[in-house]
Amino acid sequence: MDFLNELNTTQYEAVTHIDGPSLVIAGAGSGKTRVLTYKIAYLLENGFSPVSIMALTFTNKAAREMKDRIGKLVGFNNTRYLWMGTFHSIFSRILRAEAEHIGYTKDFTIYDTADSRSLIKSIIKELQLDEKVYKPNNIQGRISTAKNNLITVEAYYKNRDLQLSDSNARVPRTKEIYALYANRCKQANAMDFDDLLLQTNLLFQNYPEILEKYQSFFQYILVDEYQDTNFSQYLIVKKLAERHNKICVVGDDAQSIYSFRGANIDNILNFQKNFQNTKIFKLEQNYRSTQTIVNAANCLIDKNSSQIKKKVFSNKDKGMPIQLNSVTSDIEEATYVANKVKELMQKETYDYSDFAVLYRTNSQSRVMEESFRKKQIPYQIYGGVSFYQRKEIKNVIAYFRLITNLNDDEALKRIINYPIRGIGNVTLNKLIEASNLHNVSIWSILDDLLKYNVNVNSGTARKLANFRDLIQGFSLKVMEQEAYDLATEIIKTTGMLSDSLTKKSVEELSRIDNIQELIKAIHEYTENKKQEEGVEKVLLTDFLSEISLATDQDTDAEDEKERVTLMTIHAAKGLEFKTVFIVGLEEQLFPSPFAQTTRDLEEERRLFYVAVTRAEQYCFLSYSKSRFKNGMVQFCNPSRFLSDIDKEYIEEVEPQFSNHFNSNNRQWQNKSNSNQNNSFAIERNKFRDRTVSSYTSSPKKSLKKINVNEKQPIENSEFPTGCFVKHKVFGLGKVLETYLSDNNEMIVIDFSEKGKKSLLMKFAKLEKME
DNA sequence: TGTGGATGCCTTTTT
DNA sequence: GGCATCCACA
Repeated sequence: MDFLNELNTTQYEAVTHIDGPSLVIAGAGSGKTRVLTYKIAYLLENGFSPVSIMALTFTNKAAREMKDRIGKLVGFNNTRYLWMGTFHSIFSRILRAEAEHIGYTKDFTIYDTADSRSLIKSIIKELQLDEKVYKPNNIQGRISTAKNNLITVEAYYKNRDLQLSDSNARVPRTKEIYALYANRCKQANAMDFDDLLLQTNLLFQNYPEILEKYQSFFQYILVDEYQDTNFSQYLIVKKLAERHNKICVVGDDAQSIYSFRGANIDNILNFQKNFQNTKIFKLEQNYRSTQTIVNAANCLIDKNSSQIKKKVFSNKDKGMPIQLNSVTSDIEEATYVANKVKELMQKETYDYSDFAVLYRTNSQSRVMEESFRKKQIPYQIYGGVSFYQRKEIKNVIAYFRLITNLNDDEALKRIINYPIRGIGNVTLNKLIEASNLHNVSIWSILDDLLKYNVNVNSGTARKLANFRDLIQGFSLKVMEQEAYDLATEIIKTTGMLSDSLTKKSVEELSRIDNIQELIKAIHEYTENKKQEEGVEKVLLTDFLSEISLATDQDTDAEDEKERVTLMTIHAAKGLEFKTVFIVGLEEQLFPSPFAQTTRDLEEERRLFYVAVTRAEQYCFLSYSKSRFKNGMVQFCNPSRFLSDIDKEYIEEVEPQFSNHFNSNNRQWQNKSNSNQNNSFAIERNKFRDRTVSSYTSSPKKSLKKINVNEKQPIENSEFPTGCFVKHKVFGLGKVLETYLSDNNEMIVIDFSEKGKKSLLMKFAKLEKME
């Protein structure tokens, strides 16, 4: 076990303590993942069989990376059968195996946040409540919080505090919505994300013999990022570990920043109380940052009252002081960041990928983007809509879901009129009403309109029957046919691709690409599974259960190109960069105006702590005196957090800009941007709703790739470059380019009034001006 | 049944 | 400022 030599004393002790419960407090940059992976390797070498080890993470990516690292230590044959994955994926596996006990079938659907919101919305409508009072998002949050605290519908009805809180919030009928919601999910054979944990708890609660089975099965349990667990997760872990009492949790209370999703910092603060004979290990040596950065972060976090005290230290150089810049506007802030990047690129042997700009809210990325573009600095923005959240992808997947589980109402609602087949809202509402009335799924109604007395005209009845037959046809094949073949057939038969083809924009073209990427993903998944698990046939249901818990967090990071990273602080957790800019350190922004209570404010402070500790060598802070927010210029004060850091670590920098930006100036500035930089407008739109957008649009392996490179110029075009044309809507314009893309003739025109547009030639209806 | 203009709202988002 | 949502209309 040579690998143990690579650990420092505390790390070593934490790794080799495998008897009772242990809590590893891992300060930022202290080698947390190393401890976890080495510990699992150590367990394997000490006779624990892979199947008896359960290791829980929060992201698929974390699980995969860890598995990979362990494989490198002890061989990949050993890691294959580890129970390593996210809470949700591991327990959905168990729930599928035990589905019959809780009134589900093993093919249950997983509703994502959008599905469950849509269901809640229709229930609010059904109960004839005002959506402005019963805001779906808010109700969804209340239900989710209840579930995460293991409050079932019955418990909710009995809980006075909750009902009082609902009354105070003027939503007293939340419990009814919850009740209906739970019924409908069950009826649809569907679970939302919270259910995966809640149902696991109920399963263990109601079936002691099943709990015992898993208790004896899992001999060692490990949990990563323990500070982010919620009550439901804590209870599952607690129950499972009861028998062997061998559990190791790793986390950092100072980096607990997900309470808005139910994470409860008390889990880590009280671990010692909750698990008898816990041994605590504190990893306090930071291997990432300079002393200045570590010390500054320390005095920041010291201002929080709920925390586990620790003394994080660094043996690196003292390093540069943290620079604090005050600027007059957000535009100036963005300019300063871009200039600084340029400057450091010259001074140091840095790559663009050594820089990160971190902000509190996604909307702050805009000005940064513009300034980076102007200065020709390659950048990459993380955030936005992920691949599997995109409309066209969700629609295709809805077909898969529906044919696997005909009772999946949310999937049915999504595709009953996609592609358009003349079944509109009126008809759909009739179906929904009938399904509510008879307490059966929408599919059941659709399947027997007469029985349920649904009143539609004969034309509509015909359309509905066609849809039913289409779906039924697929559904008969779903357990027989290969995933790839069936998926291809579905896309072809339904005409989803050709639907997109008739529209014109570049965005539509990217939809086609995305669907093709999905098909490719199914293919790859199939091949992998066949190779690795030796199965003969891979079904759509297999693919479905794989991706319903997938986010494309996974596919992002592979792309560590030469670019500056722009992301929210939340997204930056776990990452590190040589130089970090933390921008927008202003009241009403950071801390967020939504943070009211002390508890909230402490979490915002931890968020700042996370941001600062991402930096290895340089950390730049900035705040602006004015900022464009919610459509207007607002004046701001420096963040209270700035005074939490001792002056000795901070160097305040005089403003470097002599010209003052006022709101008039800004308007001029914006206008000139939009004209001069119009060449980027199209590029930008294309990438707008992608998870990663970038200036250098080089191809990516990931699913999110949009085909921009296969352009062939057209010779002898009817509208040669440089000629002037007239468009019905956009007016007069000058042709910049004509090219072939996927056999579509495209034309790029600069319309002086409406900017630059890419159009499909066959729809553009252009008039040539002489 | 599909659309366009008015309206109202904004955080963070591992599953 | 910009996006989703909704109602009024074609």
